[in-house]
Amino acid sequence: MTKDAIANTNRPLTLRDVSEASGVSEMTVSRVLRNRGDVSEATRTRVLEAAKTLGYVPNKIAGALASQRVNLVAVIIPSLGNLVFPEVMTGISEVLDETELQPVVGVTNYQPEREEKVLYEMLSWRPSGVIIAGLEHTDASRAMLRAAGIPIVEIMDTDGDPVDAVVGISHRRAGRETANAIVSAGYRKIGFLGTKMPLDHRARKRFEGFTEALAKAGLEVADQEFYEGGSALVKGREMTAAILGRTPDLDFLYYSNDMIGAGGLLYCLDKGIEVPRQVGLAGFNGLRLLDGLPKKLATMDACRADIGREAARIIAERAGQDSAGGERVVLTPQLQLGDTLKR
Amino acid sequence: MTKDAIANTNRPLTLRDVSEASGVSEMTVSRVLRNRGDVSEATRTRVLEAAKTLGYVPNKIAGALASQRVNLVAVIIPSLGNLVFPEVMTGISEVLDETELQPVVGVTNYQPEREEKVLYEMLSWRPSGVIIAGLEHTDASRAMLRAAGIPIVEIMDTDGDPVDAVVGISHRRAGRETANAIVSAGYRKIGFLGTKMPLDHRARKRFEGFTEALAKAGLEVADQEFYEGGSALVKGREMTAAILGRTPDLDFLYYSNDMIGAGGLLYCLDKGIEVPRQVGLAGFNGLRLLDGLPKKLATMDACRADIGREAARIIAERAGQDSAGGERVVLTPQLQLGDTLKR
DNA sequence: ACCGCTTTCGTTAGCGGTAACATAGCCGCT
DNA sequence: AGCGGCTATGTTACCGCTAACGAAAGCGGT
Repeated sequence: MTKDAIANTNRPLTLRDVSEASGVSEMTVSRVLRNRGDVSEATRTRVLEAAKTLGYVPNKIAGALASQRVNLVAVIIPSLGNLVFPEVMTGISEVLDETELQPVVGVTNYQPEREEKVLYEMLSWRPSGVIIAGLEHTDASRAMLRAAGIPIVEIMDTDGDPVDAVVGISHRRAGRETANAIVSAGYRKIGFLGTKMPLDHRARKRFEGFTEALAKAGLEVADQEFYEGGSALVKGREMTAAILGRTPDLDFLYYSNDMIGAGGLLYCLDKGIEVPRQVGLAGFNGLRLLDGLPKKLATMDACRADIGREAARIIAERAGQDSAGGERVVLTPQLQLGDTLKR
Repeated sequence: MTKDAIANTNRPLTLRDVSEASGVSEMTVSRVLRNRGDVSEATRTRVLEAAKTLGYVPNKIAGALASQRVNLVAVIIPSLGNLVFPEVMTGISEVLDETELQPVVGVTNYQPEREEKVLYEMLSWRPSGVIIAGLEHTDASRAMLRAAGIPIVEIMDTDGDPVDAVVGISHRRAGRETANAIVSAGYRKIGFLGTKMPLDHRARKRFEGFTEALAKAGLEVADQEFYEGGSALVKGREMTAAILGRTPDLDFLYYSNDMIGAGGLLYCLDKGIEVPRQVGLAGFNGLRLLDGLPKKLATMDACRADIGREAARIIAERAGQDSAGGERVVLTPQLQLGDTLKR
């Protein structure tokens, strides 16, 4: 290691430093570092070596400003604690890893105002695209998305009016299909347990589809229970205890997600309630976690990784060229009966 | 809505557009938008209104380049699926929300080369600080961290040699304390179950501390079982079945994380194995998930949110001014005996 | 020797902001 | 009136990099 290389001040390195160290112009260094344009093999290696010994890290801020290109994709999701979204992220990364693009995550905590702020922050970095969960946004958010002039993919949900492209499943349909399966299995007195829904639009839509399908069968939700915050597994137990305490003759419990469903299942097993004979159970999401439980909870796969992959694919295809837009990908989740729904 | 505002081409807006729309210089607009310098109330409102109706979103790329300041903090973690890291993120966000700084997440999937690449990418955006999980990095990564000239906080683990600041717990000590508790509860034939550890350094250190403490008590690990990939809950069941099949007289099982521990617990309960009399169980992490299980698994809280908060605090305090550095925060996790370790 | 072509490099002019300094207007004070 | 000292705004010069163009060098063919 030459002492010269270390003798620098603490000032961050620039292209100029590398250019001086290797005796070529900044432009040539830039070309080498980006593998663009013709550079002779000799200078290429010389430059690369200089960059390496100096420990040069390019400044993408300057690069992005000059080239008007940013290889970032903003991904805006409600939460990381949900397990669902990390899986979506996995799908996104899987596809983007094959490209120049990189995902950057923003978390909204299910708050529209936070979503607006996060979106604003992210757009101010001029990403190449936006993947954002849900179809419900503030007016300001929608305006920003529309004005951004980049591909936008709204994910998870297809029941509504997208700004641009959309990838997801119909949660109304998911609710309906679950209800139909429950009814045709012979259950009649059905309870619903879920999050307080003012801001969880997808849970709300599933509930709407669910009640709608029940209504068609001449039934309605016999009792319901809502929660917010806390460990979902515990809440599932507590709510199940509460609803069965209040309405003991329920013969089915539909949970708005697998985690509380798992809590409910564990509760029932604890109490010696026969599942699915005495009480049937179903959740939503298709979490792999469920595979480890004593009985397999009926659920519906939300196609999380697929959604991520499709969304990323759309962004990647549109990045750069301004093609049509408005893609619409509707995935159809399959109900998995598991061991908690009579056949 | 004036038609003028819409008549623009699709070209993204710049300060100049706002400045023309409001009849002041770009500089004044910049001042208004950043709340910096004196601007009369009259022009301020005029500018803000113009910016709003145009739908102007500042270009942070240009801003950052000009001001040499970037309000981003790179957070580099192995995985989002682990539940542990989202909680760390929560702690980080909690603190950074009070500041100008914003976390940006990079995921390494426990691969050193990926860590190196992710780090390089993130540093090329010239963040104000780096929070990175673990103390083990490639030489190149360490060099980059050292050369970056920004505060670096290595988190989760304190058993090793940090580049700069460090916040975490001693996993060796965690392993030792768990072992001591197990031994003094009277268990003698102890099995270990965990991830394949070549890259999970913290699990390895816990294991080392564990065996070390057992050795002091004249014991050694009687059998062990390792896994990788897949749903941890299922793996926990499978491994437990395997290890108990092979070595039926084990009286304690130490799991390297709560998720496989939970799987093991469910397996034992299924099989009618008396916990903690016949077999004792312990995990690691203090996941809230455990609260919902039939019995509470013995575990040790990894202080995840606290680690995030402390790390963010250090970055926030050092951002800008170049103070000393080298902070060292060692948190001490408490063993929680739960219902799966005799008292 | 001259031409045209290719390969390899350098020069110039920004990208969209902001720091730092300059300037204009206004106030009160002597 | 003239001056210093505000406050509110404008000017200039970059930040570090890249697009676009330009130019030098090498080469074969006539």
